[in-house]
Amino acid sequence: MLDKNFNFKDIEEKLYKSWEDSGLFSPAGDGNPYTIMMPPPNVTGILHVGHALNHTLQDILIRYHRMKGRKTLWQPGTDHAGIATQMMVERKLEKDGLPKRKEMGREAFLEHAWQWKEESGGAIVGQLGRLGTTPDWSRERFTMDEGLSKAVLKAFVSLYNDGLIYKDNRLVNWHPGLETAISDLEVEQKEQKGKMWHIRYPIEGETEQFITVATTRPETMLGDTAVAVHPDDARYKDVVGKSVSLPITGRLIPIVADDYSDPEKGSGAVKITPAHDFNDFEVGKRHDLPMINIFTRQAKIIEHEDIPKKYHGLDRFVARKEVLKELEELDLLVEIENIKHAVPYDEKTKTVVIEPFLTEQWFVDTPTLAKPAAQAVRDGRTRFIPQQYENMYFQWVDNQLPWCISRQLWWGHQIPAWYDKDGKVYVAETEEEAQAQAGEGVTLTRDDDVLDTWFSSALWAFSTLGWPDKAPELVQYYPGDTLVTSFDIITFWVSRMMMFSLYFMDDVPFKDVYIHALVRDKNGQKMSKTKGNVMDPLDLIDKYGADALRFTLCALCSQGRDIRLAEDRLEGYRNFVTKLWNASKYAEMNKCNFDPAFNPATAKYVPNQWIIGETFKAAKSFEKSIDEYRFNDAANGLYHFVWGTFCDWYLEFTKASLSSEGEHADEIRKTTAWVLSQTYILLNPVMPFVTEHLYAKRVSDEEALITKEWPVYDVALVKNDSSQQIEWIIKIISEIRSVRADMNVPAGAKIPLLVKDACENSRNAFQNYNEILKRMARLESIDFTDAVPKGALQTVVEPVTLILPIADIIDLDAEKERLKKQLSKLEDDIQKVSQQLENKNFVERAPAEVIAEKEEQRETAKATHAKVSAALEQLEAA
RNA sequence: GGGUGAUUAGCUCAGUUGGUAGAGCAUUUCGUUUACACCGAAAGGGUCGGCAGUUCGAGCCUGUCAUCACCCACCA
Repeated sequence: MLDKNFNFKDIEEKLYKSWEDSGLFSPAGDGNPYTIMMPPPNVTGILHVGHALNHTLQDILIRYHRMKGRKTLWQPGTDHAGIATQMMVERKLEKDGLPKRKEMGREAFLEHAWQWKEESGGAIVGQLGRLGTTPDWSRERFTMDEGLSKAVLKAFVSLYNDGLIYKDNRLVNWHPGLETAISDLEVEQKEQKGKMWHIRYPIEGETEQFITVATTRPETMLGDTAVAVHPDDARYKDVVGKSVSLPITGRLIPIVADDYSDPEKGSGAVKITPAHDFNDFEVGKRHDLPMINIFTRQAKIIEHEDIPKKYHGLDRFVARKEVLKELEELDLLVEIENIKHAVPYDEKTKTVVIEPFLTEQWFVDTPTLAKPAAQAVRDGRTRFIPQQYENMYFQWVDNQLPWCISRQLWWGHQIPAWYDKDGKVYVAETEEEAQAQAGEGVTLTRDDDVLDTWFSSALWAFSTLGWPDKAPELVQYYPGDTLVTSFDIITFWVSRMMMFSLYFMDDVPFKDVYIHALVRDKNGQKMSKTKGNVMDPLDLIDKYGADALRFTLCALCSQGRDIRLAEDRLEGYRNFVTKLWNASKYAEMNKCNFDPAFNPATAKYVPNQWIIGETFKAAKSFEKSIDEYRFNDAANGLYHFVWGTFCDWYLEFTKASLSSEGEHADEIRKTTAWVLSQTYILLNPVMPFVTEHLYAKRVSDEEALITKEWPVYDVALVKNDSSQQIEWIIKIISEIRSVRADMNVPAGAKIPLLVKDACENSRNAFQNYNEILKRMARLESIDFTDAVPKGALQTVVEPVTLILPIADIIDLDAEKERLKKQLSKLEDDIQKVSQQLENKNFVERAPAEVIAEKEEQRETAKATHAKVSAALEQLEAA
């Protein structure tokens, strides 16, 4: 016996373990491979709703294709998350009262980091299992494991040898807190209030002549090496070539003419600090200006001979105040303007202001690599779903700047480059090879830096399959089929995987990129810890079950729109799980047991034929929806089939036959069990736990649904005559119910029904479904008639008129009103359609079937109108 | 500044070649007919953001405006 409710808490864990122990998640069979590369969550990560959505969708695709006979590989793993992990380990050291990172040194720190990774890293992997997902955990990888590290070395060396990785001294985005370079993408501009200070610089050799510049970062003036004006700016024609005396430092710097300066902005003159501003850097290069770096790695003022001693060692923001104070004393600060402007912050903590900083770093020549990556999408070899995200992709890959890949961190892949004492670089996969390049006896020192985490992530699509070895998995599973991810990672990851995959594998990494929504809270706010609106998927699973969470996410996942997740949605879909459970319980109580010998094509009873046909339609529509990545349609279609069609209509239709053991009882039992068995299969990709459990209890426990074959139906299961018949009966029942409720007929009252104008078909239908109609419409009797008794309630369902002779219990005036309302609605309809049909243009240009349809509409409406007005007349005469 | 998306019932959202607007939740009324009150039956509720255009016909196509969200770039 099934329990009162589905106890998901007891069942989920047990089931999951049994699946995993049976090795069902690994690729099996000899079908056409289907591959999904799991976006590797950070080892530092904890499960959030975004992961839940991402993994639910991947699991639905994987389970569906696995059942369809594909040899599925869902390749899982985690990412070492350079910055995040290093920060986390540093925090832990502090908490444990251990020496700081720099005090203990690189080797000791890395030991701690690995220990942390082994002990508490990857907790997220265990959490993911709670969702019931089926990646091949036996193939789980880590971006810093041995194989992937080998791939990274190989990739770096090849790119270097091909001239696509190089070292360069240029401005990078510098994180003064972590003391490392970061990439452009890791910088987030934040709009905030600030000040624009206008400063005048005295022109050398002139008395009381100044040139005014403006800046939001006055401390950088200590590193100014020029003032630029526009070459065509008449105001400054005479001063170009002269110098200004840079206040505070007393250095002489030239006034240069450069297009960069915009005469419309400010005074038209702009200070040039090549070492601390990206635009100024370019100006500096054009005019061969010196580049004076004024900051240490912590963004404190450096000890420099041109900078007065009192500034040495000051933090950048303290220095700003001091510089302003001094300028004011010198009477050079002429204006302070309040403005709003964008300030660069690090995208992780959003608290540290990023500083453009002149250093030597490693770069990948992404402008070159991006070209084939863009072309592959233009050629349709990889497509984005929804397609609009291709624009975002193009915008990024078509405007590539070199990618700074070196990080001054310790946790990560150390760059395989060695230097001799003269600084000459040797790049090789091993120290031995580097030594061989350098020659015997040369002392080599390895580059301290590590690679950007995304460098190894960019190799994920093939490094996890054994590259650079010629692994059989590479041949079999590359390229992957679908990448499921969210839009915010297109630039970080998707585009870089495209670039590296095309370069190393000469083929795209995946055919489809499905971009899903962001999950927001019920008010449309991004979930964040500081806002306190985070929904923990584990809590939701505890409360509603994994199936309910999965179904909810799937049902809300329409293309190109964010998801607002509210708990009442989860409640609703938890109820759906219960509904399916109760329907199964009903089947069990009524001995509707699954019969493997039952062939649905042989069903004789029309309601059975109908529900079997509906099952076919539901399955087809689910398949189509999943194939088109329309997850919401897939979920909602099955929801309506199970609840709205099967439970609300079919089970109610057949109840009477079952309890009276009518002539169709046996076939009904088999059909009921068959339809349920099919819903378990169809719903399994979305709701694996409850369906697996019910399948085992009610159908067969010999085979897990995970590896059950997806049903293939014969289209002959759809019998249009049966569908029409049942749909008409449903209409009759609905109409009677509606009229009864409208006229306040007590719900419990059983009333007689008279049917007028019944043709042979409808007469037969009323006879065949007599019991069903009586039960579902609460009727006492059904008879045919030509005469309408006085004061009866009438309603039309073409071609018949339904008569409820209950004058004594209804309000006749209310009934008259109801009929009048109906008539005026019909008149509106007739008029609207007639107008169209009388329009010459319409008749001439509209397709024939549209016209025929309109004509039929009009005829039907007219016929109904005649009958309803006859009913009204009778009522008024009475 | 460049770009993308959104605007449909009280709320959250569907609406796939243009053919008289749908769901879930919420609301109201009725209902314990032994699967299910995490239920059943029924009802109310929308000039599909504004304006203009194309078309026999527009929620859907075109233009424009408004509001909101996001992406990229820049800011002396």
